[in-house]
Amino acid sequence: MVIVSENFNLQQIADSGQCFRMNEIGKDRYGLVAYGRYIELEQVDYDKIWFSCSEDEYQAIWKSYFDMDYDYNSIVQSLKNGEDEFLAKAAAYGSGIRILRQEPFEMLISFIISQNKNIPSIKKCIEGLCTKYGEKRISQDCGGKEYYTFPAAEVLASANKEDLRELKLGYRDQYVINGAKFVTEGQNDLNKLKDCSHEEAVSALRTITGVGLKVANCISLFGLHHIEAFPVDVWIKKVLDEVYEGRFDVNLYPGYAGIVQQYMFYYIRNLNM
DNA sequence: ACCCAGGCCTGGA
DNA sequence: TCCAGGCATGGG
Repeated sequence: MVIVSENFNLQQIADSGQCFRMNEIGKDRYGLVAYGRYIELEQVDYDKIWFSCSEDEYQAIWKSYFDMDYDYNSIVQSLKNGEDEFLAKAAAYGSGIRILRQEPFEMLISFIISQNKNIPSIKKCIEGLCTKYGEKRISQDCGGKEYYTFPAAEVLASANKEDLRELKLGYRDQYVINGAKFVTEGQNDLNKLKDCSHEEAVSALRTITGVGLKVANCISLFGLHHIEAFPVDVWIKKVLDEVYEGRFDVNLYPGYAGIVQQYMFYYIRNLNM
C-alpha cells in the first residue's frame, strides 16, 4: 500500500539518529524491525511511501509508529518563514523527518548503549543484542525474511555480564542490566511514564545508574513521545555553542522542541560529512 | 600514536 | 554546583 505525505522521507528518518534498526536494503528502500514485526518501505516519490504490509496492519501499527496524525508541515513552514536563519535552513533540509513512536523499553536500552559511541557502533551492538536475546521470526510478507525481535526486559534482566561483554557493550553492560531490572524488579511500567509529564519521566528514568540527563531526554522523546524534550548531545552542544553562542531559547518552541532538535541534529551532522 | 563518538559516574574542590 | 579523570570499544 502507498501513503501520500509531504513530510515523510525514509532516508532522513533512517539517518536522524532516533532509530537504530531501520536500514537501507536497496535504492530508496528500507527494512525495519519494530513491535516484533518486520516491514519494508520504499520512497517511490518525494511524497509517496510504499509499505510492504496490509492496510489493516498499517492502521493498527505503522500509522501510529510514524506519527501520521501529527502536522509536521505547519512546523516546517513556520520555521522556514521564521526569523531564525539556521533553523529555517535546518527545517528545509530535514523536512521529511518525523518523531517515531518507538517502544519504550527498546529506547531505554538503545540509548543506554548509545553513550560515548557513534551511530554505526550503536547499531552493531543493538543488532547483536537482538540476535542473542531476541526471538527469531520469519516475515511472510517479505519473502521469508528472517529477523530478530528486540529482547524482553525479563531476558535482559537475567543476562549475565560475561555474555553481554562478548557483544562489545563495554562498561555499558551493567547499565543495560540495571535498565532491564528497573522494569522487572522495580515494577516500573514504562508506558505509565507516557501519561505523566516529561519532567517526571526524566527524573524517574534517571534513578537508573547509567541513565543521565541526555539519555533520559532521548528516551522521553523517542520512547515516550514527550515531544517537548530537547536532548543535548555533543552535536547539539556544538550548535548551541558555535551557531547560537549560548543564546538559543528553547522556550520559543513550546511543546515541540524535540522536533526542532531533530532538524538541528540532522542538519549539523550532515554539514560535517 | 592520538582523538572522537547521540555520556555517565565518582570523587574532590 | 561545577570540574577531572576514568571508563570499553571501534574507527578515522
